[in-house]
Amino acid sequence: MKTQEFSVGQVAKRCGVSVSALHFYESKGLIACGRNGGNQRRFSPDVIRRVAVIKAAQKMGISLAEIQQAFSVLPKHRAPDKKDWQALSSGWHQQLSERIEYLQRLRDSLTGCIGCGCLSMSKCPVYNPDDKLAPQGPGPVILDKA
Amino acid sequence: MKTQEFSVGQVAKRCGVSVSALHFYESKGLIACGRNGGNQRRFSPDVIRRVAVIKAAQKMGISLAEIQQAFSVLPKHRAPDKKDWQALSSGWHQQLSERIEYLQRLRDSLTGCIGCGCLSMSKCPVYNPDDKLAPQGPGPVILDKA
DNA sequence: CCTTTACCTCAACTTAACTTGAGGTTTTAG
DNA sequence: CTAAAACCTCAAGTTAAGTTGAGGTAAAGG
Repeated sequence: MKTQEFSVGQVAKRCGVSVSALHFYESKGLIACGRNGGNQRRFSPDVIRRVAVIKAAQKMGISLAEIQQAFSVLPKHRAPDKKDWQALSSGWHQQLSERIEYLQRLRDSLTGCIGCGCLSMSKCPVYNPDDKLAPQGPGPVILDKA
Repeated sequence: MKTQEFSVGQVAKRCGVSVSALHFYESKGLIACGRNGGNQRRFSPDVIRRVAVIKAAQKMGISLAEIQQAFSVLPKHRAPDKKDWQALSSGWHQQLSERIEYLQRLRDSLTGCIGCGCLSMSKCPVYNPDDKLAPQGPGPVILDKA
């Protein structure tokens, strides 16, 4: 194997994801790779970072579809550099801040609202958070569940 | 229809959920109701609050299974009162606070980490948040770059 | 050389939280 | 009284993000 090429198993191990997940990401166009003579996947090192970013984004509650969207602005024919990744992450930073603020509002109204009588009233932020940051009901707030 | 009984359609409208969702919640044991002479569901008013709590909890990222768990401590044969709901919500308040803190840590490391070279390092909180609040399975055994 | 891993593809299964549809009944409004 | 609207049950479909398994090939090690 050439010096800087990884098999799917190696990438899986280094990234802490399963081989099948990598297959899946590839099928979704989130990662790419070449093949060796025996038709086995060979990944360049920057796939490691890509997978890391995928995982980080997922922890923020970002879906694979959105991640794919975001990745689409990365350079297609050279390895992304710091600037590329930073541009990407700054958008998510914003999103994440909004989500945090939304959850804070929710939390701050929680005890009062569930405990009080206002829950069925249209003014209550717990009951009725028609939140611009959370159009159609807040995006799925994905808790990292065991 | 008796003074304080609601049809499924009325509950749906008041709570902003679909009729099918209410059927679904009933099937999961999250809400209960009686039937009228024609076998149609009749809900007592406190189901409104229950549904409101379900929706609020979902916005916090709590699953229906967990909500059901939490509901199981509510009094079975009287309408829950403020104390009951408050006890319930205080546990969630705690959970939500932890979730918020986790996301804050994630956010605060985000720009630096995705943009910098540390992403594949085992110290990076974005890449490797072995966070008890984010129990993503057993530690991914991340090897630092060879 | 031979055997054990690792890898390949493709299809089907999984869970959560619902939605949609079919086929039939009950209520309500005019 | 009748027609529309609301309701009923039960089965099957939907989406996300993978996992699992079958049947077969490639690579690695002793």
